[in-house]
Amino acid sequence: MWALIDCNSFFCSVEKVFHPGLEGQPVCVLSNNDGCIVALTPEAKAIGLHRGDPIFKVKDIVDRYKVEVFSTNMYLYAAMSKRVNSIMRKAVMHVEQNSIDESFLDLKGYERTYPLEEFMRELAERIRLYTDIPVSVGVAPSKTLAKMGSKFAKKYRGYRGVCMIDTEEKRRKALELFDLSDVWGIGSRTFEKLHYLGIDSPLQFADKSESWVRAHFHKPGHQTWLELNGIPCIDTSEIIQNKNICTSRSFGEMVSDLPSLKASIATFASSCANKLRGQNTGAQAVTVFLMSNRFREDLEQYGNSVTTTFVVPTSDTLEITNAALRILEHIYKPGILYKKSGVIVSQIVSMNQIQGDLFDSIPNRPQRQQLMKTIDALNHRYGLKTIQLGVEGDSQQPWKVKCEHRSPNYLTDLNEILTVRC
DNA sequence: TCTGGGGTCCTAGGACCC
DNA sequence: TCTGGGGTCCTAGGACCC
Repeated sequence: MWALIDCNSFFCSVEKVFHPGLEGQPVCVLSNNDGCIVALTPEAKAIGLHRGDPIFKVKDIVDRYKVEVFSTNMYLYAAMSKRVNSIMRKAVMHVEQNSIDESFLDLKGYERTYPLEEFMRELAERIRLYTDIPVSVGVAPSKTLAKMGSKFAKKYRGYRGVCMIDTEEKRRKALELFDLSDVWGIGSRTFEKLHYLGIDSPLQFADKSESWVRAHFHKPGHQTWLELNGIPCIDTSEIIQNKNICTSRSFGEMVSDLPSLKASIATFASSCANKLRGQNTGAQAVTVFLMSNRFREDLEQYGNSVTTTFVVPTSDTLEITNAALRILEHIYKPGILYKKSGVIVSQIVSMNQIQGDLFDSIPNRPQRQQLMKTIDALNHRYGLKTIQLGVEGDSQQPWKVKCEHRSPNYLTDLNEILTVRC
């Protein structure tokens, strides 16, 4: 059996931990640039807000109901996610983190020691006690069914946080009641296709014959069908390291001048290099892209991206940034108002297995690696961006993201730790 | 005025090889 | 009349996830 532990309205729940007065209040967390709603509490849903709403379009609701609005603070959420996961790892040997707010737990063998439902209920209570984050748990023979269970557990209080789908009767009942478009693996396109084929519930889909499924769908559809029938086939365990790392942002203000764009690209490129070094890997390719504002039909539209490769895989900030800036100069078109740019590093390999090259353009690699280590150590000790490239510019750049309601980094920065007055 | 960021997997088809 | 057979690698784009 698999368990799926999902943190309820995770970003909002984290904010509520540090603002306890918000219990029972409508709360929203916004995307970068304070653009769209990305997380919201049930209270906020109840007054008509939705995930994905641009905040300026729902301003009247926010004002009328005094909705508490936060800018996104990924450092804070990642730190809390780590804490929640460490509690799970102490309880169960095999935990696969699926995203920042949910993890799969392999419960194979545990049923001999504990009744699984009680076991998971105790774990959920422990997570709540230690972190104050509420979770919903689904337990089932496949991951897709476990996810379904966690949604039932979230929706109906009667489950007391844990919904277990462990008999054929429960499975059929769950499939009958569950919303087809909410099934893991069924997105909007597959939902439309299924509807066209006369399928409107997960149960109808699961009851189709395998040959029918094979005839109408490829591998992903077939996998979902197996999972819904309680046959586990989705393996997420072998994803050890990312294949690509992307750093990109929409700008706070549109920019058209090359120096500002250079500052943005240099910032994103050095962030990618940092992430590479953090996992002891190097990239063999870097991509830079630029985009104008797709929502402004009155303006000239332009977008472009170019990839270049390195002879030797690298995580060197200077090398990656230089390559990225050369691409930028190549694809930059004057007179365009740009809204977004980004850097992607790909073809990532472990730094322990680097193949050297006779014609390497950087002759002093060991020294350069030492330089990066020193910079990383200084930035770790004295704070992010203590040492950075001059071309990255200062914090007053026009393209920097807007975040007017950001919570302090309570969990990761001693200068911003929570103050309690007694 | 204003509209997110970061990923994965799969498949078809092109280009190429002998 | 008649136009092989068996591969690999790469990339773009679709679909999906949170």
